[in-house]
Formats: sequence, C-alpha cells, structure tokens
Amino acid sequence: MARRYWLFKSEPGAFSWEDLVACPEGTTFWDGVRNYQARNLLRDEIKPGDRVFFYHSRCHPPEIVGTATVTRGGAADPTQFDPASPYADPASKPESPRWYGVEIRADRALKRPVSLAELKQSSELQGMMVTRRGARLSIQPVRPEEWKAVLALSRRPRTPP
DNA sequence: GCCAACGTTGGC
DNA sequence: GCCAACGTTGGC
Repeated sequence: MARRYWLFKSEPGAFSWEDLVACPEGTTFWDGVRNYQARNLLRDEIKPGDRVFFYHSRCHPPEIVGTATVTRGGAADPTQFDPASPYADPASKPESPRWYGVEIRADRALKRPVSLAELKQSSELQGMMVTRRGARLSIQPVRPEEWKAVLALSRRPRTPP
C-alpha cells in the first residue's frame, strides 16, 4: 500500500504546530475529532508512514505550517471515555468505540508557511479540498501531486502582491 | 462580527 | 424518511 497524504486542521489557539513540536519526540495522539467522515479516515485509511500537512485554521492567515508523519494508525480515542474531557461521549462503549485517532510526529516546519490565499491562487492546486468553499472536514485527503506542489511553493519566495 | 456552508437533532 | 431548526466551522 503506497504512502498517502493528508491535511490535518488545527486551531493554533487550541493546539498549534509549536505545541506539536514541544511534545516529547514531537509526537502526539490526534484526539478530539468528532465528525464521522473524519473518523472513518482516522480509523480505516490513515496508516503509519503516511504524511500529514499541519494546517492552522481559524486564524490570520489560515496556512499550512509544517509536515508530520503518522506513527500509529487508527486507535480508539481515549478522551471519549473520560467524563472530565470536553470530548467525552457517554454513548460510546469501550467494546465498540465510536471515535478514533492516530498518532503523528512532527517532521519539519515548511521553509515558509503557505497560506490558504496562496493555495487558491496556484493553478496546480485549484482542486485541493482545503481551497473549496465550505470544506469543513478537519481531516482531508491530499493528492500526491498536491503534496509536491505545496512543498514546491514553500521553497519559493512569497509571491509579491 | 458576519454569515455561508455544513452536520446533527428531533418532531412529525 | 423528510426536513426545519439549530449549532458549529471557519474564511473573510
């Protein structure tokens, strides 16, 4: 199975790229996803070795800031069983968990962040999910050619306005 | 702060 | 099963 590529959204006020890098080994379990479509990807599709764009959402500007590697595939999200967690789900039972997450490890910051505005301007990235209006999915598939194009953009100076 | 898009809930 | 109401996401 070939390595696949993903984009994970995070609000920097909640959990930023810097927070990930500060974790032991730059590694964290990606918990708290409570959307079924994203859950299916976490549980069934995202495998160790896959690569991840770390995207800052609900901030100025929204942008891709770094890359990470999946170090552990779909596992039950423990926060669903923790009554003290804001992500607690009393309806979910340990014998049939409803919510899943994966473990990721920070790889490196992009040479420079690539903003959503820039993604939208790039002719190669017109079809990228994150550029579509109303694309709220917090875990998104990324095509290999999109992965390459974003990295290429990050190695170029920002386009002057 | 605004509001469009989307997902979920719940009455019927 | 439909769909209106509601809450959330998230760019702008």
